[in-house]
Amino acid sequence: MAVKATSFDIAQLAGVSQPTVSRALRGSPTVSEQTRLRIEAIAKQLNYKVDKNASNLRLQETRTLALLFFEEPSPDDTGINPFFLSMLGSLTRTCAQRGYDLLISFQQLSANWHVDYEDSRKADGIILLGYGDYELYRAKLEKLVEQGTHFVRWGFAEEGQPGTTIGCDNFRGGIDAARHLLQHGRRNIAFLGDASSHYPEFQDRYRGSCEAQGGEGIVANPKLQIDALNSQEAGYEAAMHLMDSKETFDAIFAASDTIAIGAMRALRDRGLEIPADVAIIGFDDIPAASLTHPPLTTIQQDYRLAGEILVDGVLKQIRNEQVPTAVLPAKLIVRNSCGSH
Amino acid sequence: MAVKATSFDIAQLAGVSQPTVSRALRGSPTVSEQTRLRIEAIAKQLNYKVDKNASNLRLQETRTLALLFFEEPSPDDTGINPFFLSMLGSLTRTCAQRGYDLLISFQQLSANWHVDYEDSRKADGIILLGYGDYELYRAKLEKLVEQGTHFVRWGFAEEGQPGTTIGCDNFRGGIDAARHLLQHGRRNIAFLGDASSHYPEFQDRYRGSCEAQGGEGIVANPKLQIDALNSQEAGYEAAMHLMDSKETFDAIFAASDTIAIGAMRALRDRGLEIPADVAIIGFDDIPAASLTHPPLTTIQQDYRLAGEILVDGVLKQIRNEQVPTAVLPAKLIVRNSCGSH
DNA sequence: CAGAAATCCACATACGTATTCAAAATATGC
DNA sequence: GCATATTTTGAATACGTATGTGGATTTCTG
Repeated sequence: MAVKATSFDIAQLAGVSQPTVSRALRGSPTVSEQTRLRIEAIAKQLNYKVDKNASNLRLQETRTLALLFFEEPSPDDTGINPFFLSMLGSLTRTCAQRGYDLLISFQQLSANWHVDYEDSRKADGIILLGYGDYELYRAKLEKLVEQGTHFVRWGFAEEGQPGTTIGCDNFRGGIDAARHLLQHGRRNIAFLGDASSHYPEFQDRYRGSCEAQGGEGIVANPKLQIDALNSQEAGYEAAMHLMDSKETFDAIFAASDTIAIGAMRALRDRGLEIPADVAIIGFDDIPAASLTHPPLTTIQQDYRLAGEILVDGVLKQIRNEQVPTAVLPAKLIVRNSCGSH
Repeated sequence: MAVKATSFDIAQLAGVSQPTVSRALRGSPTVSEQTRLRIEAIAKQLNYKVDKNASNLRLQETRTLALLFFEEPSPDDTGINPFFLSMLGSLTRTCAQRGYDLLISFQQLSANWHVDYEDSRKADGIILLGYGDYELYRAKLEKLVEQGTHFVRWGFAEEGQPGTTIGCDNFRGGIDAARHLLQHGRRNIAFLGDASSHYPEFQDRYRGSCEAQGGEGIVANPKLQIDALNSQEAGYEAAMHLMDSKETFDAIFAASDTIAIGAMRALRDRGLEIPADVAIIGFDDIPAASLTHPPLTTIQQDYRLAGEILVDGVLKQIRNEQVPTAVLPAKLIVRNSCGSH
């Protein structure tokens, strides 16, 4: 392997100085067309690439963003939240379009990620993605703000939060989900998902559901709310728990598609028909939602738009522009798990 | 935001020179315990992090790997191959364990990715992931080898290929798939997937299938092989094409789960029962495979092991160790799409 | 054709770290 | 108490790039 060529090597071959090479390759107008072409030719021939480390050091920027995934609880391999995985494509593409590289990392929420990355100049900014105990988040977000780190978080967005958070309209999504069930004549809607303040997204979806039911004069039965974290197993367990409780229910609003999928399995295991006996609606519209049997009606989050807004949000912060907390619309996707459309 | 602290700042506060700070923080034994502790305390207090750019420049390494995804044909957002997405978790975790960062990027196979990343010192090595036209690959792989780039590719592994390729045993997987269908009494096995040399993985799976059939004295009907790229739509089209052809078939071996899912939809649209009328088996064992109706029997690739081997393979290359072409075992996962067990 | 303006380029330097080498400080042995 | 061995630190420097500044050459202008 030939040793890596530097701008000095090119300079020597071109009979100019190193700074001229640097300027020529960056397209500075102070270099004559003629020498520029000569330098470019040599650079190409030597397969020269600007050394990013040297360049970054000089320019004091990395043109790299860091994407931090959180998966808790499930530090093992059991799988990544499919919704975030969908977002990944959009994030990488947007980064590429903006001329940024993307560093990716899986983190435990409890770890020390908040002091790394930007401080060590691995990245100019950070995107945080993941559900998780909000109490664990808050302190670290405050620390990030205090350090002046550029970051944007995907999740529950509320005023007065440390830093910028971008999320979807969980409350309205919850309303839409419950309304859809109500329109199909369901009156006893169970909610599978943690509705504590530790999981504000889920809580918001639940609140939306209650609100919609209130609009019809229905008071949501609190016993129909069963805690569940975001996994198929949790969904399965929660549905089993629900069926064991002997409470009356004719519909399930699952806080996520993943939970819904687990719950559907539980219903089937107990011989309940979907949607005849129990209608079910999810949240996220992960790819698997269209494959379930019956296909899962759900609330879609626009992961494509989300990815763009997250990336552009961080880039704005890097340029010291204000980035307001944003709420993206959620959209009902009707399939067959609540009855024919 | 306080300006970033450097090793000089620490040196000044500690009353020592900058090199001493550097040595202390790297744990050099030539620094006395006492001064090391003092320096560490100050570093912590200033929230000091080593500047990776400066450090990398000095050390001439990045401790970063680049992961390049290829999705062709589908440069749009339609979705990332779920199997590779599964591998992503394993790759990032392994990288983290080995103390490396992971840079991720989606690429068009046709683009100029092969001259970037390592040359520009963004990464010490590259992992290539993705199906695609092998002819397009080959030239670029040769270029990479010529440049001395450290890289490992996931895909079809054969002797004499440029660079190191790690893949699963597609041929044996094909045999196992076909044998399973044969054991269920199927005698007319269609294959959905491109069997040209441009898609060697698929070709290998097809060859395995033919081999297994040959073992039973069956000559595979070439008209039952329908080209399909790796998408649900392609699977749907291919299955439609197959049914239109009026050839007799009682089983489908889909070159990937994604194709299988598309094909199942086509079969259902034409009123065919799975597995009663047509048995179907896929390849990959993507998460969605267990959700189809009926659940899809398939050949599992061990993405977890694959991720580890890929990362360790590149790291070995970086240490100038030989990395042999490796073939990972494939494993039959029996669900219900080929009949009971 | 002289002087000014414009063009093009080289010199010097900074980014922050890690290492080589030599020097200073301390400990050891007789 | 002095010479020697040992430990600990500092001065100098290199990694490769990008840019401010000023000098040289060319071109323009009257």
